[in-house]
Amino acid sequence: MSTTSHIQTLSEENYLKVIYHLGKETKVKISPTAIAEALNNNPASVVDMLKKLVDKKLIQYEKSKGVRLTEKGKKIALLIIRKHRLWEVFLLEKLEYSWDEVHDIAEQLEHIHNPLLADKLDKFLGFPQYDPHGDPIPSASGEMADIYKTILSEVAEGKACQVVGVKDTSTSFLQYLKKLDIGIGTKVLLIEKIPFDNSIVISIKSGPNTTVSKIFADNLLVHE
Amino acid sequence: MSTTSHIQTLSEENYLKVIYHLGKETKVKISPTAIAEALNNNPASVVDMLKKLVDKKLIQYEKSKGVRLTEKGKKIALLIIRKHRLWEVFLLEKLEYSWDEVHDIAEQLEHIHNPLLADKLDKFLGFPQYDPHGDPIPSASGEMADIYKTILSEVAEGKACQVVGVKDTSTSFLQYLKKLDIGIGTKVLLIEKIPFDNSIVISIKSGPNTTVSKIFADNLLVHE
DNA sequence: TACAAAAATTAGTCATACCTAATAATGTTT
DNA sequence: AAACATTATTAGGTATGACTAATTTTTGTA
Ligand SMILES: [Mn+2]
Ligand SMILES: [Mn+2]
Ligand SMILES: [Mn+2]
Ligand SMILES: [Mn+2]
Repeated sequence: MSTTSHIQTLSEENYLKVIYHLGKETKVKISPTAIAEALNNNPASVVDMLKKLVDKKLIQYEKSKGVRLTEKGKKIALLIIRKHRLWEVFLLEKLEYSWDEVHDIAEQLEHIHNPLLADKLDKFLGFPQYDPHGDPIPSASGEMADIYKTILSEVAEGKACQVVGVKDTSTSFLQYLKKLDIGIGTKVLLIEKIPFDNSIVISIKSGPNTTVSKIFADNLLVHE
Repeated sequence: MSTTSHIQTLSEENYLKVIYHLGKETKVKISPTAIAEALNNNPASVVDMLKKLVDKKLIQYEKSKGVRLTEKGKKIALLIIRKHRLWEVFLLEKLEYSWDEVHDIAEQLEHIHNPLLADKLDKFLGFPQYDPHGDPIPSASGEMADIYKTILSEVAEGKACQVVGVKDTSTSFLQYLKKLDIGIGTKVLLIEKIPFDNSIVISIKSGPNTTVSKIFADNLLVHE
C-alpha cells in the first residue's frame, strides 16, 4: 500500500471505510441514508461530509446519484481495513483478548498513522491471511481476497462446510458459539433442515447431532 | 491502575500529561504559559481548558495561583504515561522501529482506551521497567520509579557514568548519538571540561577520547 | 511606592463535525 | 398524471478546542 502521505481525519477515515463496505455488500447505489445508518448519525451530516470528500477527490458524488470511491479513496479505505484486521489478530494472538473483545479496540487502532506501521505489524504477525472473524486481510498493495461466504442456512442437506466468520458480532452470539465449541475453521456437517421452524440439525467436528435455530444459522458464515 | 472508567478526550489527556511532567521537572508553580509552550499552543487556549479540567475535578486551579493535579488527575496522567512508554517498548522490540521513531507513534497509541490494555501489553512485553529512552514505566498501581538522572555536563571530571536517557528527543540528536555509538546503558567516562566553551572530553565505552559540545552534554541524561 | 514589563485572563472568531427542522427532489401508487 | 410517501438537501445551530486582540492582574525594579 503506497504511502498516501496526505492524512485524513478520523471522521473522514470512518466514512471511507463505511462507503467501501457498503459498496461490497449491496451492489446498488450507496445512499446518504445508508451511510448515516452505518455510522449511527444522520443523513444531513452525511451530505456535509460527502461534499468535503468530493473536494478532496476521495469520492465521486452528484446530488441524488449515489456515492462511489475514487481510486485514491479506495486505497485509503483498504489501508484502514488492513490495519483494523491486523490489529485484531494482534489483540487476539499476542494480548490474549477474546474473539468478541477485539473489534472495538481495533476501531481505535485502525486510525494510528505511520507509513511503516501496517507492514511491520503484518511481518510481526507472520503475514496472516484472515482476521479473527474470518475476514480477509488486504495485502500491502491493496488486494483483498474475495472469499465467498454463505450463511449456514443456505447450505444444502448432507453438505459439509467450514466456519469462516460471523455476521452478528454481539457478545451473546459469540459466547454461544464458544459454548458450542465453534470457532474459525470448525467443520460443520448439515444433517437436516426442519421445515416447521427452519431449525437446522448439524454435527460439529463430526460430533453428536445438535439443533440450532434459523436465527443462529443466518448469522454463521461458512465456506462450502 | 484502577479502571477510571470515565473517559477523557484526547486533548484533556494531553493536558494532564503535560501538567504532570511540568510538575515533576520544575518544582515551582505551573503556569498557563508553561503549559502552552509544552503543548505548542497559546495561553488563552490553556486557560479555557483549565476551567474545564477544574469542572471535571482533574486539577486544582485558581486564577494566577498555578495548577496542581488532583489525585484523580494524577492517576489518569500516569496511566497515559504508562501506555505511552509500554507502546514505545513494543514498537522498538517487536516491530523493530528505531529509537528515534517510536515517540511520535506512541503519542497516538497512548490514547487508545480499553480497561485491560495497559496490563495485557505489560505482560506481553515481560513487564519492562524502562522505556527505550531510559524513562521508568509507571506500574499498574500508578507508582513510578524515581531514577535520579543528571545531565552529562554536571558530572565531575574523572567520574564515570551510564547513559539513561535523553532530554532532547529530536531526530538530529538521536541520530548523532547513533553515530557516536551511544545508546541506553552506554558507559561514559568524563575526562575533562574545557573552560573556554564548556566543551567536554569523554571516552565512550573505554574507547578513544571524543569531544562533545555543551549543548550536547546538556541533553544527555546519565546516572552516576 | 510607583511604574513598566510580563503574564494571565477575557472577548470575540473560526473550523470541524455533529444536530434539528424545513424544503426540495425522487419514486410509487392509484 | 396527480397525490402521496420517501429520500435527499439546505438552512440554521451547538459543542469542542483552537486562535487573535484587547484588557486586566501580577511581579520586579527603579
Ligand atoms: Mn472488526
Ligand atoms: Mn516518548
Ligand atoms: Mn498524545
Ligand atoms: Mn520515552
